[in-house]
Amino acid sequence: MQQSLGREASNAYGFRRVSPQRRAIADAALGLDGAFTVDDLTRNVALAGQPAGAATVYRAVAAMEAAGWVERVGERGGHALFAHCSDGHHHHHLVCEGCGTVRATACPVERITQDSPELDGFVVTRHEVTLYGLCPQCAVQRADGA
Amino acid sequence: MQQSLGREASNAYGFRRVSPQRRAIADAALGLDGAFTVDDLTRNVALAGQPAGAATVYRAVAAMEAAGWVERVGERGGHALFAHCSDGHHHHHLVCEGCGTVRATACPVERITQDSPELDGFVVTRHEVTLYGLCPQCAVQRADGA
DNA sequence: TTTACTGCAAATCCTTTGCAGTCTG
DNA sequence: CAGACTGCAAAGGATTTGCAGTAAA
Repeated sequence: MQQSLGREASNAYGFRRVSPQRRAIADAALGLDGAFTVDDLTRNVALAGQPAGAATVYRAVAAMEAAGWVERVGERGGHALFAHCSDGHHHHHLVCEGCGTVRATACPVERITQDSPELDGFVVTRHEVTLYGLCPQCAVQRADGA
Repeated sequence: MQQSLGREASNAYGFRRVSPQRRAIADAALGLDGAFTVDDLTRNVALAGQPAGAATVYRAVAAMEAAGWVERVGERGGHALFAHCSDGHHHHHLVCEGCGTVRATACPVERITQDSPELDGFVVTRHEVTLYGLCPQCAVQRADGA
């Protein structure tokens, strides 16, 4: 596992200095195995007994995003949605619209951004992909008419 | 063709009543074969001689989106990006980072959201994809060292 | 005539930024 | 100590909404 961070004394999470707030924020981000908004994080750290101001959370998230620990994966009701990136390799996210859980998945685009005849000369250098749907549990519940 | 709209007298574009502004807005949306922001639309209709207020454009876009004539395809510099849906078929956009041109392309995700073992039970119901890169012209220019 | 659409301005809302103080390294 | 981080409050910027007037059907 490339990401045992979180308990190390310093420079973890991509921060230069680790304050209690940032530790709580990072832990919340790593803990919430789904996608989260800045608001979720703010609420979470408050519940964890280490409240942090909105600006602080935004700044911490920006730092983690810059460091590659989290990634913006879309939005939910006007709020930016982030997700914790399990490791450095290129991947995308499966966002369950039932329970909000987010799972990583291999990049489905790489396979076709190289040779697609439709691209017709267009050189793809970057892409954004987010898949929404239902995780197995939610899919079953829905099928059951829950 | 499912979308000969635009010249019909009324109820076209998904509007209940067609004002000059809305006609201009819809024409601009259909005309810009790439993606556009509300701002692009506003500027465009003004140039076309039929200026419309921001609120009007937002409302018109919302109406067109509700009617399925346009679709939100992402964002560009903090502005929501929309694209005219040429017809009912599913597609995505190629955004050239050289000249800003946007082209539609067949959905590259469909091929793998059906049978991917990585999905492992996750049912993909919706996805957002935007490919960024260089269109043929820009790619050539860059190769030339332009 | 009915009521959808317009436009301005005010209001929202998420996110960013300025600043002075605090705390990590 | 140096300078990163915090928090408050104000700023910023896109989008929405209220309302009275205009015009499409």
